[in-house]
Amino acid sequence: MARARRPLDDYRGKRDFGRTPEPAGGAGPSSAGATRFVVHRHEARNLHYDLRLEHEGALLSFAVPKGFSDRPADKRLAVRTEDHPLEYLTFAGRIPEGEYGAGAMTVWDEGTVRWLPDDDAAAALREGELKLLLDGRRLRGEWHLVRTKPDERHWLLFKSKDRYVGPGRDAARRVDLSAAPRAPLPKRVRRAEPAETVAPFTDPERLYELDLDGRRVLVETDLPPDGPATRGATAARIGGGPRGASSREASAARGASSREASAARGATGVRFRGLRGGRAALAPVVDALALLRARRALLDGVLVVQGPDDRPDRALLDEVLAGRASGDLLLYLFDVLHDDGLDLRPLPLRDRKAVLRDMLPEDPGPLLFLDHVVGAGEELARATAAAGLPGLVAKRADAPWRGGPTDDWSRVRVPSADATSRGSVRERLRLDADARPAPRVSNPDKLLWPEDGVTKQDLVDWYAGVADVLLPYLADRPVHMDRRPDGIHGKAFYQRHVTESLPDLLATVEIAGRDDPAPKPHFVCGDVASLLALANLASIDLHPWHSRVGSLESPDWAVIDLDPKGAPFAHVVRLAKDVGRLLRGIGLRPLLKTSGKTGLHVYVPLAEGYGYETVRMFCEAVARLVARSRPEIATVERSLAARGGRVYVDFGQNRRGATVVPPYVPRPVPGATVSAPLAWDELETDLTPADFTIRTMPDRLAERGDLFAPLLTDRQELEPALARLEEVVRDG
DNA sequence: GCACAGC
DNA sequence: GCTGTGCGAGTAACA
DNA sequence: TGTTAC
Ligand SMILES: [Mn+2]
Ligand SMILES: [Mn+2]
Repeated sequence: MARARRPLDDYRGKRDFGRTPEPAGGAGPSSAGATRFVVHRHEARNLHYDLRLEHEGALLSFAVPKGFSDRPADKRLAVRTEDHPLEYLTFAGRIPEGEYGAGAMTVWDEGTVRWLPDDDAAAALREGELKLLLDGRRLRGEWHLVRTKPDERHWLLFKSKDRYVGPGRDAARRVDLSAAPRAPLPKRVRRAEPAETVAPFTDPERLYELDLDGRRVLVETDLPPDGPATRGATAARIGGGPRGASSREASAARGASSREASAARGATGVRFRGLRGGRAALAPVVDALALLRARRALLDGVLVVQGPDDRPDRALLDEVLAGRASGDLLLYLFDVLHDDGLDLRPLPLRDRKAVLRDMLPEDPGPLLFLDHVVGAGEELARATAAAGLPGLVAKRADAPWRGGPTDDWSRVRVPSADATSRGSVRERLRLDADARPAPRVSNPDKLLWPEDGVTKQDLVDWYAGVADVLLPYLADRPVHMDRRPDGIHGKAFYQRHVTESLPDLLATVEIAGRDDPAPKPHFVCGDVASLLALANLASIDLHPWHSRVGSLESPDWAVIDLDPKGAPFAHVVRLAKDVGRLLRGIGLRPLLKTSGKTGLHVYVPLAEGYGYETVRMFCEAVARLVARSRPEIATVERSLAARGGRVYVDFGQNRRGATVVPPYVPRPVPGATVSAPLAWDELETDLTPADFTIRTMPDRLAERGDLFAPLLTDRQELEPALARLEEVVRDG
């Protein structure tokens, strides 16, 4: 997009400023000081991130659909979009439906940018290669944008190799640092201490850490922007070796200001506040710290040496630091107070620890993240005692950092164990904090039942909860979907065939139609994962066949559907009683459930081998018999007009490829009602199908169990019933 | 939900 | 990018 | 053959 003569014409042309809260842009604030950038998180039809760079009085904008990756190997598409006015630097708000870019726009990152190498943006744009040095709350270090040949608007965005490279592929997972004030790294802080020592206790608001026996240290770093050229630079230098040539070149390539800063840094850029000496022993720790994913950091931790029994040994530590003994130092880190110009002390501890975890290099060497257990204090205390470790520190997860003795921390004494129990320090530090393999739900907050506040996530949760009881009724059956991507009031579409774009974890079976002999793939839902995948497709209910793969021509049950379509439910109840009485009268044991909407379904589980035609004829006889005996409230007429307010006794679904919803599926009607199996003695006129909903069914299921279970076990012969049915027909 | 064409 | 659009079933009874 | 209902 070549810049127009009036650069914001494009921007203004797309927007109606009477409707959108976005700034029209006028006399933009003149650029003073550092060049700014902003990244908006834009929940438009498709979530994406908009990178906007201040340039010649406007914001040069790129949309990045897949967000930012810390790995240089991940190239992300960035599409050049129209320039935005400078006022957009601080814009956040909701663009109304119908406007350009409708959806929530939030500031995801902001900070300053320098265009490398010479801060010459115009030249870089001409060449189609931008190198940006970002100093934001989330995006740091050098990023690279390269224009693609095939499409001038398309660029590739990727991380340049520097200390900020990391394993993260997903921008969305980064910790939100918007609450951290910008401030210089504090010169002096009092170290935080537990105010009291207490017995083990359990508190879900606490993070429990091991209280390690070592030397508490506060680590301050002032590192160069690039990582060191090689690992082990400090160890080599202390050993008398020269500085690597490549490292010198990298240093020379940096700007003058960087060289000046480097003069002010200590030799290594790492200071251990309040720790004298031990330089040689600390060299591997310093080398590891040189790889931190931050230049300026203030970290809290404890230096430890493992004794012969693997437990921290304070006496040995002192000897090692004094150079009188050899041993490998470990630095356990448990807090971060400052991160590249951001004062993290106001943030909750759990966020600070997340930042710290993210800050450690991929190859941390002797640096360890002191992990925690959430809530389970007494349990961890027992494990700690068993490992022969001295105790725990319980810290309030929500507390900001406070120096000196603080009530936010409590030291927890654990009873000392006998010396025979042992355990390695590393082994005992198991992380449990956030391991949850949850399948991704797209649009989890989409209201599927808007009146009931039931979301797509709720639907998926419902299916996860009933999977055990529902899956047997789906096993091996082709299943159709009635998809409602826009909720129960939105446009629906029915889907029988697997198309290219659907999740490939779904099992399929090729089935030919009656006239169309070309087999088409149908869904088969055999496990929780595929059940949840169907729910994620906004398939509110499911529509399995009555027959299974391998015997597709042979239904496993007969079904009669009582459909009121406006008729009183009391009539449905009376007819269901009739159907039940008739079926029992000819020796069958029928099952009953609500349809989940306004009707009732009566099932008879069948022995193997009956064809659809036989079953349909049987149901037709039953339906006609019942309808004839109550002509004022029942009909077998298919035509809506001919029904005249009577209940439709539908036997026509006993057909290959036809479906009736199984028990335990929710229906796309207000109330989020569920198809609910009933005991026959529940069939009274005060029965209210609307009582069985996504919210009430779990309790009912727990109390009554699966009332439909006989469907799969109580399989019945039709011949005797057919014989007796003929008698009934003859005798009236 | 997604792919496509068009801007 | 962003928007708009189209696409996603099959059968059988009956007029 | 198109329409209607599931
Ligand atoms: Mn956008
Ligand atoms: Mn029905």
